[in-house]
Amino acid sequence: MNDVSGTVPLHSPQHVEVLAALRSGRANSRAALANITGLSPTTVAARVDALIEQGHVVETGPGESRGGRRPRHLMIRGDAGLVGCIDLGVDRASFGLVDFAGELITERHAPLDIAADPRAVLSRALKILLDMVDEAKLAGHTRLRGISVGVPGPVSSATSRVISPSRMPGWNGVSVPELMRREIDLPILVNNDANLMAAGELLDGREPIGNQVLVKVGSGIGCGIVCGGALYTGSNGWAGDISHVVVPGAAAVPCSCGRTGCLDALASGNALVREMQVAGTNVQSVEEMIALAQDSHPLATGLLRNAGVMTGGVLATIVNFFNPERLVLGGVLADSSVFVAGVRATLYAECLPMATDQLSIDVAQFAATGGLRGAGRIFLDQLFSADGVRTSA
Amino acid sequence: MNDVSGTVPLHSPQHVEVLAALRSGRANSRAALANITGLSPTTVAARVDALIEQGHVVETGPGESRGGRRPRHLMIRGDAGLVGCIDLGVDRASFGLVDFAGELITERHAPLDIAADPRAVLSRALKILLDMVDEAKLAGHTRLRGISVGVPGPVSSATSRVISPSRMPGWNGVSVPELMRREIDLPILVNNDANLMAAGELLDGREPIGNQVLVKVGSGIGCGIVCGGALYTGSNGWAGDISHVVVPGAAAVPCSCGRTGCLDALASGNALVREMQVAGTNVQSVEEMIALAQDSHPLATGLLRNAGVMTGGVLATIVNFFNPERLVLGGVLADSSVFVAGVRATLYAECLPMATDQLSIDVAQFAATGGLRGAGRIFLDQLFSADGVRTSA
DNA sequence: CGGAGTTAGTCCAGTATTGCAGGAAGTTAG
DNA sequence: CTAACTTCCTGCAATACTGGACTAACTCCG
Repeated sequence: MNDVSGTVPLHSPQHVEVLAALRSGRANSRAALANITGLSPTTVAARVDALIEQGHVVETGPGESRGGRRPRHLMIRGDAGLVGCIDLGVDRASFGLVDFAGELITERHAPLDIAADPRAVLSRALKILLDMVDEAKLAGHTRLRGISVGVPGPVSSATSRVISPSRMPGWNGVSVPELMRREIDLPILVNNDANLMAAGELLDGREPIGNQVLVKVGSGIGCGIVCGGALYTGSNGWAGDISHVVVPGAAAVPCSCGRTGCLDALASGNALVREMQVAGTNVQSVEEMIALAQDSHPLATGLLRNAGVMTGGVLATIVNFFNPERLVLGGVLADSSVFVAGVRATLYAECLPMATDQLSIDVAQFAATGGLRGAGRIFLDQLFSADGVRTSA
Repeated sequence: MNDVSGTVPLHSPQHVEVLAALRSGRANSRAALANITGLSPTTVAARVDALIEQGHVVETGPGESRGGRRPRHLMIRGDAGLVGCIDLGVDRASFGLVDFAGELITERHAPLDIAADPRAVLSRALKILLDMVDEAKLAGHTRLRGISVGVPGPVSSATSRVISPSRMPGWNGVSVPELMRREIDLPILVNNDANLMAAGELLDGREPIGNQVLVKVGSGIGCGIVCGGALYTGSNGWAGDISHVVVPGAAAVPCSCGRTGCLDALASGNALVREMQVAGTNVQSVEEMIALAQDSHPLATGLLRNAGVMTGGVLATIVNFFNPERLVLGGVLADSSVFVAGVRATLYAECLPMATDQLSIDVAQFAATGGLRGAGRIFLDQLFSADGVRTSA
């Protein structure tokens, strides 16, 4: 057939348009493509032929008739390559392989302490990922074309460097692409974990929704934004970083940022576990705590609800300001119904009815794989764009 | 020459591209147009010729040489029509005429109580506007092609109706276009006043900045958002409505929305004047109060500073969330340096350094005419777009 | 002042795109 | 089992767009 893109390849300027439409899932036949791109059927046919010729697209047999001739379904060729996805958490990491069609082929979860030396952490992560690739290859899959990494801290959109991350000691100024490329010659992308989760959870639907917010409450608190149907990362890359918003009227708990009363220091998973420990319980993780709350443990329930209320209080301002149509709660704490109820109650109490009556508040659907899916999606979005994957710096 | 667009006309699909580039001010010759549109010089030349033929564009003589042949400057024909702009405030209104080139030709300011019957208010506003048109016509200007109105309350983007406006008693559910079209047969646009001011202040620059926030603090508090270089109004039209965000730890002043401690009830011009009156002073307007503060009146100064601090506290969350590159303060209170200092101080104190060190915090440049300019701009943007001006219902 | 270098704009032949008129392959109704 | 209608896809001639060579107009420097 041929080789599908090397390191920084690009697709012919026009074909991107058709590819993007196909990838969006909103069109899967020549006719539908013509419809949503606005191009003429003739042009679409010509471009699709070229893409098939190049091996990017395949025809997958006839679809259902809608009262006339059956459409000949088209698909992105998934087996053209793999994207390695690494979602680094504070004390564990998730790994996945996404094929070129955007499907998550395999996943793996392993403990990994991010506080260790960045180089060692990335080295270890890369090894795990490459092991997965080896196994997948046995199953007939093709080459790894790039790696997309998520980290629990702010990432500069200009330099791809991690900046002032409160949960990643030793990582300030680190460039993940730079470090990883010392070990492997592939395009590498880094992003904040909440942004990846937003991409995975919110950009997935067939009919994409324009303005949405995803709040990830795990060890820390982060938030990813979708604006106008695309991931929004702000002017410098740290849009959505609400960790250090001061919570009105809360206790003056000291925060890693040097101030007191930050949302992260009060309502994050870490903060809650510490509170449980201070109170004398033997809780080691948020999961344990949520389990306790499900058994009506008074302290755990109270703390979780209160964390929901505090988070909801901050989100109220955001909902008023941003007027999204959908708010999604993700991360470990989203598994706690008490927490979710706290968020919902506070939002409905503190926002004007106007702002909430068209708003849907949901819980993330993909749980532990949302970040991986998002990592794959973002990489592929860039790969299948007019200028290909550029690993900055 | 010919007639430039009737009521709901559209320009030929392609020409919009060139027109938009010209209107943006970032290009004023064929060569520059080719540069920023990405079209070939040949195509641009052809389209410009067509536009000149149609009377939308004129050649305005040679420009400065940049080391080679001089460019032949191009301009949108301003005299092709006028847009009537009405910026309704709580107790006064501004009126302006903007020509098709986007220049504000005339302006007028008059007292007008918005609490009166909507129909009467609009009738009176229209009369003033038409008077201005008559005068302008004597000066050689052409026909009125539409009206763009700003109101101090939320406007639904779907229906163009004013919804739950706390400062506009009797206006809930009112459709300004509908009412005005009973008196005049022209396309009418309505928008929130802060959005218009944002359009006027932030979309004006030669080199447009992507993500900005304008906060208008006058009688009330509102905020307009520019995201990705375009005005952002959210999913329903009320993005930026921060009037009813609860201010942390402030007095429980009752608000028109039925709750207590809203930003609008504490830091708006109205709230401050009332505070001054409660304290026994004889202040009647924010302007008086600002004048007092400039003479170091302790209470006025203190209240203004505190209003700045409270506003800054809310904006801190927004800056963290939205990560804009620029924040602009407008409205009457932006004339008070104490207020501005309060906002600045609080932002720098409550945001992470990361979020503020690339942020510029400015004061609006157009003062009373920002809203009018924005009204004109938004109307023209729609008129010169692929689908023309649609006055929704 | 006159060539070298630059920038702006135009002419022209080749290519991409479109609109439209079919053809292909269905469904539905009688 | 036609006949009428839908929907999907493909020729073909007309049209729009492009890239590159060319002209025009100007600056700069020796």
